[in-house]
Amino acid sequence: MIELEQRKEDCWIHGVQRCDLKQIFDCGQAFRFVQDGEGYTGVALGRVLHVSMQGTSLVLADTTCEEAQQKWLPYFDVERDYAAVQSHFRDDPVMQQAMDFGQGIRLLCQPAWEMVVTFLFSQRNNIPRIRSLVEGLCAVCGQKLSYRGKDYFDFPTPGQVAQAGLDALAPVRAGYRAPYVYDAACRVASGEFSLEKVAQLPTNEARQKLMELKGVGVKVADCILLFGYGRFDAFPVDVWMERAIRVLYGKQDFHPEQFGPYCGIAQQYLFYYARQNGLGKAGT
DNA sequence: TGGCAGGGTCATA
DNA sequence: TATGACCCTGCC
Repeated sequence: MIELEQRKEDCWIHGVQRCDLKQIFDCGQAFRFVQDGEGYTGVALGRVLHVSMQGTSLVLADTTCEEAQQKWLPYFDVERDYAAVQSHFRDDPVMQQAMDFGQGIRLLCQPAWEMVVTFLFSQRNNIPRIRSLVEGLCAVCGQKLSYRGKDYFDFPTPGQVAQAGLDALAPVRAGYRAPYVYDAACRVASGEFSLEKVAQLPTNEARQKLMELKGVGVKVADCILLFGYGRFDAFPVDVWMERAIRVLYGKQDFHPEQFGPYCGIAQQYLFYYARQNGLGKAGT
């Protein structure tokens, strides 16, 4: 049972099972949180947030319970019973192992626009560079935020990116991805492309719609659907997943549908397990 | 110092 | 359906 308690400036969310912040922020779904003392600090939903776990309590620093209720319960997917989700995959021995390894993974509910940009940046890049591109973009056109004496930058709106102009993105060093991001920003800002309407579509149609954006292919679209729209039936397959599937299942008889409506969450367990254990790299 | 791969996608054939 | 090119960085 989830309970919220205000302790001085902080909101304590009690009774959060299967919640490991390291796993959550290292499993490749979010790129703006960094370890900071006992917890993590990052920019999300328009503010700087310090978050930590105390036992089974999720502690949000400098946050009212009202704000937590409104914004952060959905963001951390707090009210979903992950034990119940995991029980869907129990009969698969490979998944069993991957789930044991990444018990504390939860899928964050992040803004669709932020996911569009983040996963456009992700193509042919490693995680440190994805982080640096996201931070670079925020520094160029995001609003400055201050917290505990340090400066941070909010994730820019489509309008802010569009207004900044393509040339202004040069310092981000995003290479051929910069025009993709700029084009998406212009189309969303002008209303020509509606990210809200995508939310109304069934997953297959939503995927096709997202792929109308330049630079968005199947993999990036699936990441946007999974992380930005909470479509747990989206199953992004990148080179790591290909390797993991090859090593763990043998390529032939693998179908994401076998995991049912939560296959996207299954994908996160497999992905994290494969990455952390270097599965599929030469010699493994 | 040069070569290559890194959470893909697009344009060609 | 299959290749190469694309921007940029960090590693060997």
